[in-house]
Amino acid sequence: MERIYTILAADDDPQILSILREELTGAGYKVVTASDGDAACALAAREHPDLIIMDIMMPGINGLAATMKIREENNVPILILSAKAEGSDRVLGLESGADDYLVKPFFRQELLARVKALLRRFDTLGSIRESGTEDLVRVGNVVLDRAKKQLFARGEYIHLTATEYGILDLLMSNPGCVFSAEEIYSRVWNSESFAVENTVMVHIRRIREKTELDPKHPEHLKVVWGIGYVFS
Amino acid sequence: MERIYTILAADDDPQILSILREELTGAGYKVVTASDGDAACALAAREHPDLIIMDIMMPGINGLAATMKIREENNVPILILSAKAEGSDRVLGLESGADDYLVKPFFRQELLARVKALLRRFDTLGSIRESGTEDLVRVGNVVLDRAKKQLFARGEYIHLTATEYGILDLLMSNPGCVFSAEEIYSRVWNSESFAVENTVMVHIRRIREKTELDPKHPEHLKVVWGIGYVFS
DNA sequence: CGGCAACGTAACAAAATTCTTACAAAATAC
DNA sequence: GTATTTTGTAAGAATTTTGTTACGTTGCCG
Repeated sequence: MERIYTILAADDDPQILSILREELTGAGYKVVTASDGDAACALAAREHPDLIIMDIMMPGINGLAATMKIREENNVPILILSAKAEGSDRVLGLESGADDYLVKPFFRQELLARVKALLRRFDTLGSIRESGTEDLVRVGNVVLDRAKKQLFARGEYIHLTATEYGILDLLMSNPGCVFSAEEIYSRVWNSESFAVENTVMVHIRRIREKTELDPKHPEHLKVVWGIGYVFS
Repeated sequence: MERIYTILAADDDPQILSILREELTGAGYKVVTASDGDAACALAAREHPDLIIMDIMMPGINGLAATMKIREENNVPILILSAKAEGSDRVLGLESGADDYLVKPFFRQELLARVKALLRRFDTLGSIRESGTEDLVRVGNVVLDRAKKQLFARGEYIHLTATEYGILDLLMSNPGCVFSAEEIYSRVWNSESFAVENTVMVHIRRIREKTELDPKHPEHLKVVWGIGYVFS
């Protein structure tokens, strides 16, 4: 028989907390709960849970700060809950170091599936984080979701096309590394080609337009004169 | 010897209530009854029944609201009773979080079979709610009945063909996951094939026509450009 | 300060992908 | 065996994405 995992759920809304408790205990996990960030930190230190589910909007030390604090001293996987603001796809908190996220209101099956996936990954890996394995690639306040092929910058969802995603995946997977236009082309398009630098350039521009606050003076996706592009 | 299960039956019709009591006690269960939603909630909190059978059309707090309220604080399985309106196959309440349903008038055998199945699955010992095992797959206001291969959207019964059911089962069992047309084809048809994207597409469209309020701007069954389709 | 080369921008055309519709083939029911 | 339902195919429309061209801007070097 497998061992029983302990999950720490932190949310200031007792209703959400009870839903979480119900679903997770129903699925066979042991659940401990906290209703604010401080309590979550204290419980995390004491109970050594196998997984933490945390709302990012909580009174006192909010979930974002709590996530970062826990992360400093513990390698436990953290799943973030965030409310979907009216109309906009605003998702905060991915930059705090979470391993996965769920937008409220969420569905039972999705919650359980993510919990299961996180536990499996961190269990088999012996809680060692391997780069390249993770779903979320984080560089600064830009987060790439490999599973859904989605991007978040400054907490907001940003739509990417397939090519744009490919380029960003390459650059963000190797932050600080410079790639020439030719190299980007050959690795994203999987084919050699002549005189296509401009094609890559246009895509770089489009990515900057979407991810950078001021595309003219990019903060992350920079050019290295005569060499190529870096993401940092 | 197995322990004796307690079942809470709630219905405003005393005749139905007496039938339920008779059948269930006859089958060896302990039965407590309530004749409205409030009483059902109170009894559920006090008696901690192993199963709740609830009519969704009741005076006062109706069964739908009662179901949701009970669900918030208790993981007990809930079986919903609903009257089949004249002519239409309107079945409300599946979206409230029920685990199974029965349309009145029902047969004794069907009632007992469902009660037995639910109790077995939810028995605190081995039965843990595992996704993939359940009869009802619920994503938003869309509910798929795996046992009967039927679909309900916004409380209404919707007829699905076999292929449509197969595709929806795949997508709804993995909400939030993107499946390419090829993958959908290979997993639903169980065979590889070339140039059949269009076939999948046509089925997707037909499903959307049936499940979505506005098929042109789908709410659940969305496309991810260049990648595939998701249900969320 | 020019000149030159590398990079950035905008608009537009081309291509790829998805959607829609209609109809024929196949399966199923009567 | 016929009628009905379901499934698959094809063609074109609509949409999104991608590539190209032309021109503007920036930084480097004398």
